[in-house]
Amino acid sequence: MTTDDTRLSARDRLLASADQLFYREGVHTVGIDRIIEHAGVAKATLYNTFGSKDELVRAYLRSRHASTADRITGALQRYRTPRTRLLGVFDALGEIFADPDFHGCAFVSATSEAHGASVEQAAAEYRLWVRALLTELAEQAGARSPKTLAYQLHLLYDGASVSAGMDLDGRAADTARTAATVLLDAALAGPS
Amino acid sequence: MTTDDTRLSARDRLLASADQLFYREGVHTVGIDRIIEHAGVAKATLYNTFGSKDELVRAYLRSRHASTADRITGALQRYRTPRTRLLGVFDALGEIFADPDFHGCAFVSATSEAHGASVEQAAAEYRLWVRALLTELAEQAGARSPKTLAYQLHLLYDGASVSAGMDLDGRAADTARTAATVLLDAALAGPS
DNA sequence: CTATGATTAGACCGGTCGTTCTAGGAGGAT
DNA sequence: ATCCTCCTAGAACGACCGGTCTAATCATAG
Repeated sequence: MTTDDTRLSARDRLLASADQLFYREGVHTVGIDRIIEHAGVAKATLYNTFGSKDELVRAYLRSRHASTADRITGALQRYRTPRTRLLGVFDALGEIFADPDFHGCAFVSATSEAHGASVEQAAAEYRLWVRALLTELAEQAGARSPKTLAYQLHLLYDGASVSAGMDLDGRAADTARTAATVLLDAALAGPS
Repeated sequence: MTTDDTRLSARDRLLASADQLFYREGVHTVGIDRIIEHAGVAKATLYNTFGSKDELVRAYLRSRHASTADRITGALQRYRTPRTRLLGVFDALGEIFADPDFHGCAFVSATSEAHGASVEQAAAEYRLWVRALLTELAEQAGARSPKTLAYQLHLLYDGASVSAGMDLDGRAADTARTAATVLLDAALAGPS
């Protein structure tokens, strides 16, 4: 089960192990020794590469941000209209939630566990990316107030992530998509 | 700053200290020593009273559940109509978020930090309570599908909690309430 | 061949963790 | 006054933490 793939550099193996273990068990619970054992790498190499555990956590969160963004933007390319692209965000969420290893947003978890500036900054950057994506899609879909709709959809986005991680109910993304449709339609209609 | 109030029993002082420290800094970060120092109580007393840290965490989460439920149901009594009561949940959330010490849902945080059956059970009970409350209010408000609306509002409830804890934006509860109004109205109208 | 720099395994450090244990003090009931 | 119960302070335990250090190994460039 270790990440012994020698084709990958030590840095990549460490990052892959950190990604798996930190997300699965938490950045606070998983110690340095677990990671180097899983990566098949010496402890000195970790410290030569990343300098500290905190920096490894930063790198882990940056990697999560990048892979999540890729996954979502990649999924959105299947859709041709602004409306389906906006709602497609929640279809992409559904695919992410379907992963049996999914158990909540990595940034929410990391913020709960580790109270440090680096984690908070990485989480803020991720959340700004989500908000910017939703705002852009809301604009293209013709929402009267794109920022307001984006904020509302961001609530559904986070809520679905929490529910998918904590409840024994696989319908979180579907329910969020249904609600998002209602909110979008309301944001398109003229002011009451 | 310690909870030396001798009018309270040792158990209550421990619980009050656990409530403050666990929520403020996390159940994993705060150690036994910090709690007994804050409560002004001997270590043996803690173990005679609760048996283990895990049991203290359970008691802390049960206490959180009870106080949050009291706070919300108490606030709801101000409202006279089913509609305002349902939307009043988000007004109550706004009051909770306004507490400068608020930084996210205690059950989400605890689940992220400690992976144990006791924490998961306490979180599940809390989430079932929220869902039941929203379902009941949705029924009374006349929603066509109370369970569906309750699920949607639960997403907003969790999303608002995440946003209020992580974003530098005090409008989470207001935005959730606005979205909830749209979803409620859509759930009242006849099928399109 | 040799020298350099990266990587290895693993001992080691000081500190913290949850938990147990010892030893004794305070106060009420008999 | 004696007992019993609850409480106190704090030492001690074994385990684990992040981080440093030593020393040996290996690949490659000169």
